[in-house]
Amino acid sequence: MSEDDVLRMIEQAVIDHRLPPGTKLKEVELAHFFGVKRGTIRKVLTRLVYSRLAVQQPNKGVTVAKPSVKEALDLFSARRAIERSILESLATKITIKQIKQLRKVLDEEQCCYQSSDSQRAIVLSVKFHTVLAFMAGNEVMTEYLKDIIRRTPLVILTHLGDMSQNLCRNQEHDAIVDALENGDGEKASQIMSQHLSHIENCIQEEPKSIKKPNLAALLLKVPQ
Amino acid sequence: MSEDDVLRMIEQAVIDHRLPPGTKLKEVELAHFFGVKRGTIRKVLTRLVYSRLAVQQPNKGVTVAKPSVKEALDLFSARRAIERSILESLATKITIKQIKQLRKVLDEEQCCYQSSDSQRAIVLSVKFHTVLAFMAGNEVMTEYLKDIIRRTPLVILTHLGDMSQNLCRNQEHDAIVDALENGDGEKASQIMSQHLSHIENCIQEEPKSIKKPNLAALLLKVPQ
DNA sequence: GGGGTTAATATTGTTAACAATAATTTTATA
DNA sequence: TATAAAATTATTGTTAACAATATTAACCCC
Repeated sequence: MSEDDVLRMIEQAVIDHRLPPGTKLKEVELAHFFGVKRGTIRKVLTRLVYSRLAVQQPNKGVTVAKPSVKEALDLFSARRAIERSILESLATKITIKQIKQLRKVLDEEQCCYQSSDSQRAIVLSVKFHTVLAFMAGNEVMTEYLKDIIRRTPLVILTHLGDMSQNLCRNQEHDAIVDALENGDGEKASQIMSQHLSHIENCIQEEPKSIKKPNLAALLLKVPQ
Repeated sequence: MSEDDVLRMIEQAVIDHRLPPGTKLKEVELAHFFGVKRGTIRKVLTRLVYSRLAVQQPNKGVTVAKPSVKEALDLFSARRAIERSILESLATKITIKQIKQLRKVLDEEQCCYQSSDSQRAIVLSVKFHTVLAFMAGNEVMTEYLKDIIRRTPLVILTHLGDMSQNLCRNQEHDAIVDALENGDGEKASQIMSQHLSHIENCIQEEPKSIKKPNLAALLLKVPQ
């Protein structure tokens, strides 16, 4: 199992809250679990810390991050700024072919909702946003957006009860594509903004209670 | 000499083009130079790669990044999006005290220009932008802006001849503060946008010629 | 001398042992 | 029994030796 594989697995476990905020990530334990050397785990942990999914305290190891409410709000605000810019840029140059591509993603997403495959619906919902960024063509902003999206589930789950509220509303995605088709970047970004607000407004002050950390939970691929 | 010290020194050397793009950063050489273990250098290099100031090729080591023209343009575009959001947010809540703080920074900057201390003028110019971000209070965006600012000198110097063109124009900084004082975030961000354009428009297609890399150049603290 | 092969060197990557620190348990004593 | 000191264990941090790979130099043959 490669370093990247291990990173992805731990990352996903953090994102899914199978490894709740505050959980200590012990090097030898993880190394045994994944069947890799401790050095590999160390590199992975460094990367996790860099992406703010984990926090490091000198001589005390790294733990899963416990993002504050403020961080959650800052993240949404930054995301709004970036997606606005992406949409305004994209509206001036989007092609018919690209519009069709976007609609295809949305159709798939819609199918997942109807067949109650919410796991995959989330993936496709994220895909919609990243495809928009990719089409806009700004790699710096795309990286920032990916970074934000990576951090969002953790902040959401820390201050929200239920992941289901986190689902993007399909009809808003549709409306964004419509606005883009009309070359109206302003309107698209306005819809995006309220789209994000729907999630943001649900953020509550007090963090959820933390379950007992359990490394073996990593084995469970499905959140619950 | 600590890991952070080493990072800062190499970072500054990269930013100043004393270590030109493409320069190979050899681990043992650097370790000897700074009088630290190779492990320390390795960590530093990892961090440099994270921040995109350097590039890593498996089994071939890390070299100073050679940013493309596109990356330069993307960086400016992202910066515009972030600073716009910062200014719009700040305009609604900036206090008189903060206005005064900003004016103080600008006065100092002005002094440096008049006494031809361009080294320090650049520092203060950067400070103006980061103070704005800090005042706006969004830590995520502040981090992104710092990241962009860190990368900008490298992309600029790679595609521009002279650092002197990179200096922010003081009167534009003044105008931004004026707009903020009037609560006009829209205008402030508009000035900021053209402010950034002055630099951006100077970016040229062909990269500058690369001088022969010279590690001892690290010793020189003054760029030239 | 040029092209290509092999050997020598230099450089990066990995590992396991050791050191340093923190967390836990045990023990001693009031 | 409660508290604090001491000893034990667990965990992170560092290092130097080794392995793997890439780069350079030497060599040979045509």
